[in-house]
Amino acid sequence: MLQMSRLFLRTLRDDPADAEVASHRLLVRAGYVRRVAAGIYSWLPLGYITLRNIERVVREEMDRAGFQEVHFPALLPREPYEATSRWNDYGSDLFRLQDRKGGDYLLGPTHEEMFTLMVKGECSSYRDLPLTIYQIQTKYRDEPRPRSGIIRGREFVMKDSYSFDIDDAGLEKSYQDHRAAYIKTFERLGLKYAIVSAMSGAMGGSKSEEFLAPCETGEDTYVLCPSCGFAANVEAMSTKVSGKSYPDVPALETLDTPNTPTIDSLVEVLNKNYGGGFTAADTLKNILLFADDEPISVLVPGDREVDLKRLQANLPGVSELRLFEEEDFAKNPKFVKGYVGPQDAQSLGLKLYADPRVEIGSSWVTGANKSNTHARYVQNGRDFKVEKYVEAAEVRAGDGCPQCDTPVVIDRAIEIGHIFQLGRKYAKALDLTVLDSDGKPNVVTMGSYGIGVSRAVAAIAEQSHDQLGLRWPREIAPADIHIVATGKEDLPFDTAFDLAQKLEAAGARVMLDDRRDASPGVKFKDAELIGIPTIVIVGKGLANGVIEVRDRWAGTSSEIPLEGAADLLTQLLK
RNA sequence: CGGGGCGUAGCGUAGUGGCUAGCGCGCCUGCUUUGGGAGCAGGAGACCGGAGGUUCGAAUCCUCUCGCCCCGACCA
Repeated sequence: MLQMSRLFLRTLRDDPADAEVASHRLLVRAGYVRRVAAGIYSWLPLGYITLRNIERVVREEMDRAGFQEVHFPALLPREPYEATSRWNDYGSDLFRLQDRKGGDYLLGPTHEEMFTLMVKGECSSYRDLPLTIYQIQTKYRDEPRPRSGIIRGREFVMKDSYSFDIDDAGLEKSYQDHRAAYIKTFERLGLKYAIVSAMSGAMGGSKSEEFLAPCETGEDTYVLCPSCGFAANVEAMSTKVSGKSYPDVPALETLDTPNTPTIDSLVEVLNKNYGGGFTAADTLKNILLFADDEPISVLVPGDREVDLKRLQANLPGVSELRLFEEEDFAKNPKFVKGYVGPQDAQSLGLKLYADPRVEIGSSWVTGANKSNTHARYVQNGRDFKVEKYVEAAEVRAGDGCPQCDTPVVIDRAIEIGHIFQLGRKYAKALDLTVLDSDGKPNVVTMGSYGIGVSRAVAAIAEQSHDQLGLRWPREIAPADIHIVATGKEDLPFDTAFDLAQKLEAAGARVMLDDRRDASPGVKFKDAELIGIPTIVIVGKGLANGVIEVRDRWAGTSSEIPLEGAADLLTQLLK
């Protein structure tokens, strides 16, 4: 029984000044967490109970699926990460430290290497596979910008699993098993979620899906097709190419377009001097960037912005993408800022990429690589040659679904899980092989599966709070029932305590507000802020032999007889 | 790393060169109060993020520095 007269808890009346998003504000106000440093939080009793509840659900579903729990150190030596070159590739996100002898160590940001090495040490035959093992671990990443409280921290709790299979079919099955276990897990956690196609990103690998919890403060953007159910992270969204054809485009013509360095100014001058009817979509935007120091040009229709995240995700092997800045143009006068066109890409030494949309629409107005000059009737394939089509333009609500062309909707979400087929990258790097039935060594193929456990606390808080405070799904809440005793006599307190004991005997988890010095208003406010789903008030109703039961979710209130209340309330929990 | 904002008591804040740094919440003591963040009285609690400087005098001006929040870059 959690007795508030003794509970290590202080709730705050005001929002903390450094918290913006709801989960951060409320978790701090309700006394679940406290900030220690940027992106680093301590868990107080209520918060820690909640965190462990989520861990418990995750653990139960992993175990039920037949996966086995292990536990690695968070403090790890450099060597394994050297072998996969992640000691360097992970860059400054990696917390590195030295021991007294000067040896290099790191705080684990993720544990592929350790899992792979452990299996290597224990398994040598195909008969040992398939195998899936997991851990719930504190992970460390020195985020360039921790944000949104618990949502993106530098220290966080993550469940990570790895599957080991002999072949692709086995991997696919392990992957599907995990996917099914995740669905059960997130259902139990009471999270609304979407499963979307994703890019596998820095981890490497192929097939990849994300579990996203939709909410306004999410950092991920995804598209959803209301018709066929297609869902994808915007980075993984492919463009449905459609558009009219341009059979007879006149020869390229150069136009005087004074003072038109931007699309808007260009369209205005075109419509004034060269007949009406031009829109931004008729123009071709040339964005110059450095892809790992190599200058490239990316073409998108003039009415679209370039989405650097999408572009980067779709340029595998490019680790840094940087827009041209003033000084880059100054250093390279052959590139005329505001008037770049794709016609001379080759002679300018530019690698030419284009959004798929550029493939069809093909009578463009674009820069003529000369100040105050543009060209029209510029045709793809005739006047310029694209090296590679790559998803580059921003995705918009209403864009065609790649599967069925229905206009898609766009939403924001928090990534709470990610599953992907890693393949043999780590097994190869660390030489994880098992003997197959022919007695020949076979490189093992792996899958990798993560759930942000501490992040899930915040995601649930984001999705299920109201004006008054938090509002937990019962399985996650720090207690099933929050009993508030009011009044100044002993009777309500004794009665409430008695009820709490009966409920506990029946298996319920109870929080009892038995504070004598707090006024009823304070207790009600605290109960609402803390967010336990059922609030029971033992007070003035006692005169009539009743207590009040409030449903934090429905916002409803009803009176029930004290007599038999424990049984009735226990029924509620079923 | 670029842009913006902010560091004053546990929390939220006022204070743009002048006296003892003010207020609300919270905390302590006493009395009253107990169904919506109670009232009265008394009290404790701040090296004004740090260092250096300007000045007769600095929370306040200048320089540097550390930290925090937001947007972007980046990232699960």
